[in-house]
Amino acid sequence: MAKLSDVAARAGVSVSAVSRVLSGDPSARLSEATRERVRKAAGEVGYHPNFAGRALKLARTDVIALIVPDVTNSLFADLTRGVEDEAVARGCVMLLARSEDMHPGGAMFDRLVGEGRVDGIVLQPRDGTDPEELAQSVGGRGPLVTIHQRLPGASSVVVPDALAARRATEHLIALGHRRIGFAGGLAESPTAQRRAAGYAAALEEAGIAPDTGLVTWRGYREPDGRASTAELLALPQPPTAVVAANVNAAVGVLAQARAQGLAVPGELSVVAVHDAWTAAHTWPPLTCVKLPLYELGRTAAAALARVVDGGPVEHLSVEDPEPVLITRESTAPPRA
Amino acid sequence: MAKLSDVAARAGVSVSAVSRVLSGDPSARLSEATRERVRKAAGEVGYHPNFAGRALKLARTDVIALIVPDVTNSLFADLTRGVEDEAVARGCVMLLARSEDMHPGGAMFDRLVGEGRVDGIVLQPRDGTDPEELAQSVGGRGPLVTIHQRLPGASSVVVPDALAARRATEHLIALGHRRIGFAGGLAESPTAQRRAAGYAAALEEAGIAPDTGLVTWRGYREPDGRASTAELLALPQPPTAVVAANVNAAVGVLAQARAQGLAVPGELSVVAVHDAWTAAHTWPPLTCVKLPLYELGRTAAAALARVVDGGPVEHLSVEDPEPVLITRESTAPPRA
DNA sequence: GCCGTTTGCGCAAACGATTGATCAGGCGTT
DNA sequence: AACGCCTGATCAATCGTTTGCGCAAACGGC
Repeated sequence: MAKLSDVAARAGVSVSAVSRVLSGDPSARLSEATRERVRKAAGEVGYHPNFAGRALKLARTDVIALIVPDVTNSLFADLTRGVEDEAVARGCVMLLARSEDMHPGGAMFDRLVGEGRVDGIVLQPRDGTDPEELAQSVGGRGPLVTIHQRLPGASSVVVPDALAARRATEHLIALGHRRIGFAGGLAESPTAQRRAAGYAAALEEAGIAPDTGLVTWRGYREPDGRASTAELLALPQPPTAVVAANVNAAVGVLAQARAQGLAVPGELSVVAVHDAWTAAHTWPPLTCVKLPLYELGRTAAAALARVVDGGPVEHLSVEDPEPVLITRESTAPPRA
Repeated sequence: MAKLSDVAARAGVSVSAVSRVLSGDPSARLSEATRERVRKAAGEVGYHPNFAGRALKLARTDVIALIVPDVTNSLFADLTRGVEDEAVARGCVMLLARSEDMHPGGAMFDRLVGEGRVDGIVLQPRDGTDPEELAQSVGGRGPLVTIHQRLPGASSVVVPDALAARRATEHLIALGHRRIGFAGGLAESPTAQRRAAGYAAALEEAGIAPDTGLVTWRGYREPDGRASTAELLALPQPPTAVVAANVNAAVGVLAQARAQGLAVPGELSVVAVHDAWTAAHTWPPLTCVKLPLYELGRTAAAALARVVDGGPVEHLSVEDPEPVLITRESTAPPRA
């Protein structure tokens, strides 16, 4: 409510003096006595800079938007926290939005960056969206950083998906498994491709011949994990272990195994790439490879800040910390 | 990018004419020919009203904030969708924030309503926060609607918690259970109190004597459910069924039962108040009483809009649709 | 005592949209 | 021909901040 002029009147100085003091303008020549009076007056009237006035003048809002496929999916919890923490550290506010609402021709982008509500966007595209079409709708409409996936003309940040899947697979191999299935995301999904590559690399390194029948591409949701598992278990020689490309899919894997009367981990071991708090509450609790998603969020927000400030397009990979195996109870040596 | 003056220049009219045409001002006297020219020009240059300019002049942003304890908890999924849908329907944008960040003396409120970033706030207080302290920090700082809980001076919206708990308890009674435990939220939590009251009412109506030993007040999180269950199962006469005051707590109930080797629903039935997609993926899938949380969100957003427009403080309860029992696999008749 | 420099501060013009007040013609009436 | 009135459109002030520039007063050097 209180504005600059209120503070100015109370301190007996001009509006511009107040502005300079409060924004800490170093080039301002004002006596320490005046500065003190201004600060005191500002405190007394409870001054808060008006967002609209400031945004109008500066042509920037210090708001960034994070758009994820599903705000309320626990998979995005760490990412969200990372983006928000980085935003706050930079004096920004984070606006969270669902990419669900993004479809009709980029109306959401118009509304956010087109109207100048936000300085830029961190976007995790929904799995299976066509990059071409997305690039079309997003256009060069404003500063953009994508997550997990590149888009022409925008910065991007990824995590070491291949390495994570590799660690997961290695864990199973170390336990003695030789027939290992892969419950992957959609075949078009870049993350799913990378994770599949890591899975394949681990097998190859262990001298295990690849078997395309053991690799499925159903998707990242719970029913997709179920379908993958049904497919794998119907094989003449079903796997003794499964690498699930994501926690939600892994929950589906567990459900399907249970439905078919298979004991986990006794008759089927399950390990998931990704980690989320839900993984500790499944039955049995899921062994996971934790990806640095919090750091992904921070990195993405930082990258966006640089783009907003006119920096060049960058493509980053978060290598630190490395994906780490979190052993719970869903993996065990295969039955003799 | 394009502004009013660009459109005006292209259409050969004044800025004010453009503003009036585009905002559909009925009191404007402009020929249809001019209107058409303006609309055409606006389309050609891709005009979008600048958010800051508009907000500055109108002293409103058409942004509302939804503050929940944990953005990424699936419990809040329906609520979030409800608030957002209502906001969008009213031409607003929703800003999602964590109430986690709310603590230090209301800095978050200052940042949101104090700086005029949002027109108002829909707030679900974190469980266990002191209403007095919260009221203090929120003050009359701006339009506010609270969820599940009243705060002096603010509108509020609730759901029929008592009725939901009652339906859950009745379900167990109908199955033949007589010793029914209650795994509640914190004793200070208004929702927990209402749900406990509904539980008690159902017992009384069935002529079952209340037993305070069967009622626990640990909290709404997963470990709280575990603790409640451990407490209940340690009783000389443990219950054959449990009403969990919330899905997360119910997950803990399931975990503890499993840990103690109790079959669900064979030896212990579990029903939860609340519903979320996670409830369908537990083992066994949870029988729940679904509360109208989506409608709660819509109602809250609508109430906030009225407060923003200068309406009076209201206290609403969402009675439609009624809480409904969703039968899954965690409940069964007690063993003889 | 004069001049150049520094210090301390205020003036006023933006930023983009909205809106009450105003103005120029055209037309009908007296 | 003088007058008022309606139509169609513009003028100009306003919202609250920021910032380049200007203007005094004080100060130091000669």
